[in-house]
Amino acid sequence: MRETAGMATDTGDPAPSGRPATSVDVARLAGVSQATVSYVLNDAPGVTISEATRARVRAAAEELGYAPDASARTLRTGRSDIVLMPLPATPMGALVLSLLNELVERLREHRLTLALYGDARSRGVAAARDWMRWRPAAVLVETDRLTAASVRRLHDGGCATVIGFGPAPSPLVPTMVIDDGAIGACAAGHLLGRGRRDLAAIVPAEPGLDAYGARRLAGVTAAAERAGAVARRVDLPFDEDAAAWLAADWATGTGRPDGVFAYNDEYAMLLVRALQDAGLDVPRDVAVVGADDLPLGRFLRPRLSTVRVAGDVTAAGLAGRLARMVAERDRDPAVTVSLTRVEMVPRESS
Amino acid sequence: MRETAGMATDTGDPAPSGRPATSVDVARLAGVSQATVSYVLNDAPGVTISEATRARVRAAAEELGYAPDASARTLRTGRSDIVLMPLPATPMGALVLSLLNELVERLREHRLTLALYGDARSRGVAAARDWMRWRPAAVLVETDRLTAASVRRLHDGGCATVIGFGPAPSPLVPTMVIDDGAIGACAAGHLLGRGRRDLAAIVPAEPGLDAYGARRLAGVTAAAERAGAVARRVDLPFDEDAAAWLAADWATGTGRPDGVFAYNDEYAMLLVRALQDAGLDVPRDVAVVGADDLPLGRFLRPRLSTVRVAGDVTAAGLAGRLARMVAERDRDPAVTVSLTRVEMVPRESS
DNA sequence: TTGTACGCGTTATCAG
DNA sequence: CTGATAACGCGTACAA
Repeated sequence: MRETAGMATDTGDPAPSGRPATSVDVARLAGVSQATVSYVLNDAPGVTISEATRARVRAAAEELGYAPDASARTLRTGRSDIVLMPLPATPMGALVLSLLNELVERLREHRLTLALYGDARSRGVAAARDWMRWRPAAVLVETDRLTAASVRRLHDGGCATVIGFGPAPSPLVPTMVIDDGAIGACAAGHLLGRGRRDLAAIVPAEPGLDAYGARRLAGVTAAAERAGAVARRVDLPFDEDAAAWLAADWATGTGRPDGVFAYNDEYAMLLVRALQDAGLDVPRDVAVVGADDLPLGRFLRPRLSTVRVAGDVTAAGLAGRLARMVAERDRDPAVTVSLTRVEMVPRESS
Repeated sequence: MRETAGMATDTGDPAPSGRPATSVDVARLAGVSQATVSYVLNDAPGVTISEATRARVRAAAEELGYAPDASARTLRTGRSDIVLMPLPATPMGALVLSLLNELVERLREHRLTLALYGDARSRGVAAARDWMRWRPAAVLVETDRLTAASVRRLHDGGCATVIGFGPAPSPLVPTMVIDDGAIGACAAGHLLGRGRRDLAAIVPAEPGLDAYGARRLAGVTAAAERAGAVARRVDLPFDEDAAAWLAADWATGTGRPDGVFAYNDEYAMLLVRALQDAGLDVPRDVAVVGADDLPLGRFLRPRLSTVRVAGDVTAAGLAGRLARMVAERDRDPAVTVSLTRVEMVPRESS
């Protein structure tokens, strides 16, 4: 039945006008000037217009299916309602991507449009001037792609808000901090609490991911040291052979850690499988903790312990915050939003 | 070390000018008229300009860090370089999301920008006029949100290309077909080939997903009928208790199918775990096939058989196709791009 | 209370 | 080959 919808009559306006209606068209139909149309539809402050006229204008706009041209408005006001998000250098992970779906919808409620910009490598002033071409209301970008000069340029150009995200607060702009160290520390704390003293942290051997892995490792190391335990770094590509090789090595028993933080749930699953194939018991011989709380981790044997991240950073909250910063022209670099509220989800694997 | 980058000197232009440079600024600096600037930078056909002048203009543009204002250009030309993608009603799945990362980057190579639009529910003419506010070069949207009137409106408004995606080709616009039936048929063919005669297909009980599930089921049913076998529908929410209940029922033995297509890998993992907990052996008692070829499926016991989908639809190919359609103003509704080249990946679970 | 006029930065036309 | 000049659609002082 939905199949025929394309052919069904449409409840929209009956005027199959050539090109989109302009405010002049509306004015003509309502019998007023174009300025009046603008005043009415924007609820302009400082002007008083009779209720009768307002009604006529609104009716005309409705009848013509008038929608103001975004570029004309932007050109005039010097500011669009676009939130520009230059793509991160490392492909967005499951966390960000899952947020994206709802974030876009919530931004819409604040009349903001998310534009994804595909220049994953450009940085600094050259990047900034490219971003400014759409006069975005806000730019949402990794902090390490910003320089003092580029931020100045964005602000001068009229971009109200620049928000960075990255592993640490930026001195330049408000930052959303993604604290990988805290994730590692959380996992390590759990393992140490269960009596494990000889820890290892997997660092993905994939380029791009290794930086995140290193920061998570640092969190593990710090926590271990505080507890008088040790932690070592283990580089591992996402590859069954490599995992098997590692597991075989550990199975010989001499240098085997008793607790592993596996970077994330996917690496954890790879590792657990390899360890079991090598004859080791999880968690008895080696306890394993992942991160990200993928739904799938619950179905493994043993069920996967994991670090859940970003529990309370809802898309709605993020969008609201962004909208408020845009409205208030907030650009205080001291503002920090922590994206990472970490929480241990203990299950059977540790 | 990257931490201090924000403070480092920037290799960009040395002019911290107030607001972004305009083509008039460039003209002044180069000692030519503004029109000449436009000609040079756009490589205008039909005009001949001395190489010396061209060089002066380019140098001036570079020096000022000039980047043409997107809204002014759009206002003037009536067409932006935006590819507008109104968010699908069902949150984008892993397949689409993973494509997004690279698609954006590839679109960029064709000077196209992807804008995500958060109006997951709006349809028809009202939606179309909203989309037209940015005068997009292309609109990429589910076919069932288009009507004949809305497509006309988009075309009239100057939007070169409207591309739909959905389960079946649209009579209105070029369509990217996502053929869920083929996925189900592929899985069923595999199961039947291994001698299973009593099939079941899981249909997710989640709203939104159930429609996809129903189409995959249809593929299973059709394949089963062709082979003289039977297939039944099993509705299942993504929930361990529900899965346990189902598994317990099947463990009693009377009404148990011998082959199951589990909708996708996630449902398959949920199901396999539940079946095993109920004392059934996979694949001996029940063979299970998933879909999507998640990397994680390889690590299960038994390793998960799955239907791999969209093998050859690369982001690069998609972006290129889109760019070409935009350039050629291609709007032939007969064009169909099949997003689903399905392929069985047999492993241990079937 | 409403209408007139100007300019935002671009592209494109047309005389010089 | 180049320099004025006119739109594009909208917002907003200012005049009526």
